[in-house]
Amino acid sequence: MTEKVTIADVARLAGVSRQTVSNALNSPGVVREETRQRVLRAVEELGYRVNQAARQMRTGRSRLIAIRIEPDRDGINGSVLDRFLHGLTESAARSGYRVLLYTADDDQAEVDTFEDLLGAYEPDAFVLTSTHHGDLRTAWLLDHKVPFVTFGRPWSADSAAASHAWVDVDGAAGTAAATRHLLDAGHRVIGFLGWPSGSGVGDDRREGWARTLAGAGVDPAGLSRATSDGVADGEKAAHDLLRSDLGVTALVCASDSLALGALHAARSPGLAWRPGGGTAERPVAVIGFDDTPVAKAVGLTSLSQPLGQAAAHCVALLTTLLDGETDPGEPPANVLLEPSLVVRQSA
Amino acid sequence: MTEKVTIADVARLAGVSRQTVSNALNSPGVVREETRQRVLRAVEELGYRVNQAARQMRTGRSRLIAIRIEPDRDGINGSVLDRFLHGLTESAARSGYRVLLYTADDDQAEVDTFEDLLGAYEPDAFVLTSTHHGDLRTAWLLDHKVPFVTFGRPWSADSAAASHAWVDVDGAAGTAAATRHLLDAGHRVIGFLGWPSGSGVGDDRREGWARTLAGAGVDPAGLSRATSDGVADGEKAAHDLLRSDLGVTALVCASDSLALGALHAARSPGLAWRPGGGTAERPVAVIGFDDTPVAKAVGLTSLSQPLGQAAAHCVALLTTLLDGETDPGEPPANVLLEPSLVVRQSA
DNA sequence: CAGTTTATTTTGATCGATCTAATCATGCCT
DNA sequence: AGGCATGATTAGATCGATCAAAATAAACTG
Repeated sequence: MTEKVTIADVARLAGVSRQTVSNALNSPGVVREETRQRVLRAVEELGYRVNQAARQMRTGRSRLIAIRIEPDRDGINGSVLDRFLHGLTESAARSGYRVLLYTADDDQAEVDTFEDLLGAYEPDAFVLTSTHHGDLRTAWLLDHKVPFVTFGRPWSADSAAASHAWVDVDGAAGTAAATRHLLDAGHRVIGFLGWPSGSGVGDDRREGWARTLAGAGVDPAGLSRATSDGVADGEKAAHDLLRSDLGVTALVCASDSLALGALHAARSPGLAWRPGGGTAERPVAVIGFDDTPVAKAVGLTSLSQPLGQAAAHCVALLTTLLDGETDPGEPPANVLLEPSLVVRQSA
Repeated sequence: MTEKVTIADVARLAGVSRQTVSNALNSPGVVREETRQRVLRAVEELGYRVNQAARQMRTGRSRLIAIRIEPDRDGINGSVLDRFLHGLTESAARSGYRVLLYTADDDQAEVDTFEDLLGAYEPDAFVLTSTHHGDLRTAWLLDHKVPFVTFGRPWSADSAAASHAWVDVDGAAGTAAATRHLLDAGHRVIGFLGWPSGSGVGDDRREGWARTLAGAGVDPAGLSRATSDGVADGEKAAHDLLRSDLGVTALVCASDSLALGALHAARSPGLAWRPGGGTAERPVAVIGFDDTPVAKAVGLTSLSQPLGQAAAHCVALLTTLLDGETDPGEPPANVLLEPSLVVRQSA
């Protein structure tokens, strides 16, 4: 262990009182320039670093941001959170915060963990992911006036909707871009593979596709299939859609898992199509969502979320919440980012 | 925010002194049973939770474990750390610890971060991943007597080799199992795709394959290719190996990235083989390493690391280091776990 | 130049827990 | 009954920082 250096040691070396050292570091304006320099030199020489625990006791601020790390359920989409976490850790560090992890199996367990953590480590704020309808967590945090940001919009019609800060990626804009890309490539009958309606994220992604397709004069009705997330599910749904005689030549999918299933289906015999009734077979085009490692590995065109940016915005919102003078009347800020299409072989 | 409940509040309600409350919670043996009950009831009623910052000031223990979250370089293998992290967070919580994240671009930056963190948040221990030859980090931590465990063996010949606790997965045992699996399936000429020698992990994995193949009477010489990690690299190396007239019918790979490349190569025309000179073509068998989501998605047989277990062992080693009475003469403990083969379509 | 204002620095208390050492009971033995 | 070890509880100091307020120095005003 490094021998402890306290503010008193610095004060002694600089020939000033503890408080002056504290001021030199935290309220530079109040200390005479020459003294400040002397203190900083002493800090440098001794390698002094302010002890968080002691500071926290007095100020009530831990400079910790807590976030839940989820077990990557599906596996394929797991790395999304991972990349977000990395960005969050980096952005937080830049603002003088550190990231504390916790796990929880469901909303209720997470709320219990809130209580635990707030009692013990007193994180200054939480970042929530995977927001959903009727989220217990946001309600609890609002209720207890704990600062937080969600990565994901509040998907509820109720009053809580606009009552907290959030950052999200515009799924509809993403699928709209994907659909436009396919239209530009000459496709007309473009299908959609998604999840049963009710999930905010899924509905949003379907909406972007439907809107764009309709805008191009193609009726999206009947061209969409809903299933649970998974490669096998995607394959089945894709088969079903491609076998119908609707003439689907391309698929936009709500996730890379579904897209991967769709790719498998598209490769199975008899499901390719002949442009203009010609002889050359062209495989069905597929576009996924999230640009996971799997997409990169198999050459799947996919929509990439700007996770680093999203994380940076989360930290920015939090710091204004925490450090800034927040007018309690002011509506909470939010940020909506656009995903970008990464074009590969599949479309 | 929840209104703060301090030990003094509990003491007042229970009609005892602060110290007795502290004793009831931390040294139950020293308090009369009836008093202990009364205190616990008061704790329950008020929802008291010990404040870490205050405790840390007195005891010098933060109950924090720090670990670096890496930018998932390759993408495919990134999720390994993610799953490990989840396990670590869960195991740590069970032992009353929390996980603190940090990032660093290289060894030197990480050492700087050690200093930062130790001065500010005073984590009780570090968990290091991606250990390598001549690791600056372990040397520094040993030098400063900071408790730590590495996930990954110390890959050095020097004296530091046996001087710290570690947990690792036995790569050689994994590739040996994979090779045995292929031998059992009738393969004889089994190739290996790995990285240039010098990386401990890579050499270890190659060794398991070579040993097992030799044990079955097949000379491994010439059957191995080394390249950097990546799908394209793997494909090229696999092509090279399969085109040679050595009669390779199966490949063991050091990573899923390489294996995925090998799969692509194996599917290209003219590279299949005819068992017993028969007419039916059989694709070249491929086995990867790490059982990443990609492997699952494409049906790649792969070696799965018991990451949850590894994390649990890391925490166990740390707690004995931290809480237990460690005899300084005692050599540090270590754990070597076996990966398991997840059989899918590719082999 | 006395009287105030303003700038700079210092003293003492405090955050909430635990450590050390002292105090108060109790039981046991001779 | 006095002496003493053991058990249970408590008072006071302390960890390292910041806050609030007091003290001192420097600058300004009429």
